[in-house]
This record gives sequence, C-alpha cells and structure tokens, in this order.
Amino acid sequence: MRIGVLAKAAGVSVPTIRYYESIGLLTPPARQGGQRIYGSEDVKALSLIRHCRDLDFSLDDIGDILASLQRRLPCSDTKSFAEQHLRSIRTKIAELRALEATMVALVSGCETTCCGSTAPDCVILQPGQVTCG
Amino acid sequence: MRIGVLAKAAGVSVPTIRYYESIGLLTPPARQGGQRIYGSEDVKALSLIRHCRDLDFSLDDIGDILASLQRRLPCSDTKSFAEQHLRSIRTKIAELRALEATMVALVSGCETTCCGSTAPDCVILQPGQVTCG
DNA sequence: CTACGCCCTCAAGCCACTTGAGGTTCAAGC
DNA sequence: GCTTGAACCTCAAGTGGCTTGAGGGCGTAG
Repeated sequence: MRIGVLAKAAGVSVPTIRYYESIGLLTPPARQGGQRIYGSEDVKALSLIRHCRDLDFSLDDIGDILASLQRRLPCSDTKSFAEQHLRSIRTKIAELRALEATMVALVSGCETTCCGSTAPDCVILQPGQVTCG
Repeated sequence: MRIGVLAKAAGVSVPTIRYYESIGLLTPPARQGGQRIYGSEDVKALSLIRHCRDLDFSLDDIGDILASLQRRLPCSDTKSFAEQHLRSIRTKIAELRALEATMVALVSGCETTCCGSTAPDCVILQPGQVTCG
C-alpha cells in the first residue's frame, strides 16, 4: 500500500509518517518509482505508535518501547514505562491544580477588591500577592 | 543598571531578557558602550511578565495584557483574560485526568492479565483496548 | 495527451526559551 | 598603562512533535 492508505489505516497524517521515518522511529520501506510501499506490519507498528501518542508518551519513550518489543523483553518492562509515565501525569495534574487555585483566588480577589479600577492596579497583576503553587 | 542586575531583580535569566526584547515584549533600553542600561520601571515591567509566566500565560497573552495596561483599560479586561485562562487550565486538567484513568486501567489490566508474558502481548500496548479519554 | 490526485524532497514555522561560539566592554588590581 | 576576569554583545542552532508551503515527479483515467 502507498503512504496515504497507511495514513488512513493507522489514523496518522502523511507528513507525520515521513517525519517518523526521518527520526528513525519507522524503518524506511521499499520503494516503487520513488514512492514508499508499505505492508500490513507497518499498519501495526504505526497504530502502536499512534496508540502510545494518544497516551501522551514522548517519541523518545516510544522508541524505547519499540526497542523492548523487538528484544521481546518481559511485559514488566512495558509496565514500568507506564508507571513512570503515570507518575509524571500526576505531577502535572498537581501543578495545574495549584495553578487553578491561584487563578481562582486572583479572579475572586479582583471581583471583591479592584473591579472598576484600571488594569495597572488589578490584584491579578500584582506579583507575589496570591500564590498557591 | 545592567542586564545582569535586572535579571536578578526580576528573577529572569539574562538570555530570556534579550529574547523578550527581540520579540518586542520589552522595549529596547538605552545603551552605554553597546551595553543595555535599564531603570526601575524595567524591573517592574519584567517582574510583571515573570508573574504572568508563573501563571502560565502565553507570551502572546502577556503582550495583550501589557497593551491593556498601557491603554489603561479597565480591570475587567484583565479579569476576562484571567477567566479565559482559567477555563483552559481546567480543560487541560480534565484531559489529564482522563488520561490518568486510562493509564491506571492499563497498568492494572497488565497486572491481572498479562504480567509475565512478553511486551508484544501486553495489554498496555493494545490499541483500542481501554480508553477513558 | 492532458488532467488530476497522490507522491516526492527540502525548508521554515510554531512556542519559549536555552546553549554555544566567538568576540567586546568594564572594573579592579598591579 | 596593562592585565585579568567577569559580565556583556551578536548570531545561530537546538529542544518536541509535528504542520505548512514551495516546487516538482508519478500514475491512471478519459
């Protein structure tokens, strides 16, 4: 199949496939008249990459995951990748929640204190006024 | 004061200050012998930018905020920037929580189903198995 | 043989910086 | 006046994960 068919089959854009090839994440396929020709394993590989991107793994991590597939490493390897990723997701959630609390405090501070004045005096823009994160 | 002093006063790195100037966020200061010389208003302006970056506003947004300061627009303008930003923070939190739930399901699925097998069969890597987001 | 869609490569753009190379200016000490 | 060292300067490239655009080649149907 040609690249456009692969793209639809795996749910990835054509330039993205070429990009993955350029960084060594996908192995370059055979060519016919200069055009890339793919097989069904390529659909599998690319679908896996897409799945991992949906889970927000980095391309670096995905490279490691693909390598562990090729070496037939045990499943526990995959799981530890996933657990580490889960920890970083939770860290990011905690940071965003702290930021959310800060923003809520600033907005309500604006409503009770300075609404009606001009921007330079707004509590939202006062450094070091309210910080929850 | 010179750029290094400003940097410490506002809690921003020296290259970052030059970068802000290059994109037009900071107005270019006077020079002495080719070196940038700043005043106390520059500390204020840069501290404000840093404050907004701490709140994770984009530099584009910060440009708009600075413009609304210069035009002495009402505080309600600032507040609506903040509210919109708060909404996008909450959207991102929701996305990350869905992702967190998916990852938890995948990891526990791995523990109960496939731990001990090799990576290619791991449920974590099966597209379309578990999706919460 | 022409039209059209799909394919190709290469380069640049996005965001918010950081890092590095290679050179200049300033302040202090001798 | 000279040297040293820190701080300054500019310009270019790298980060991540693509997307977009320019300018051209290939394949097939009419």
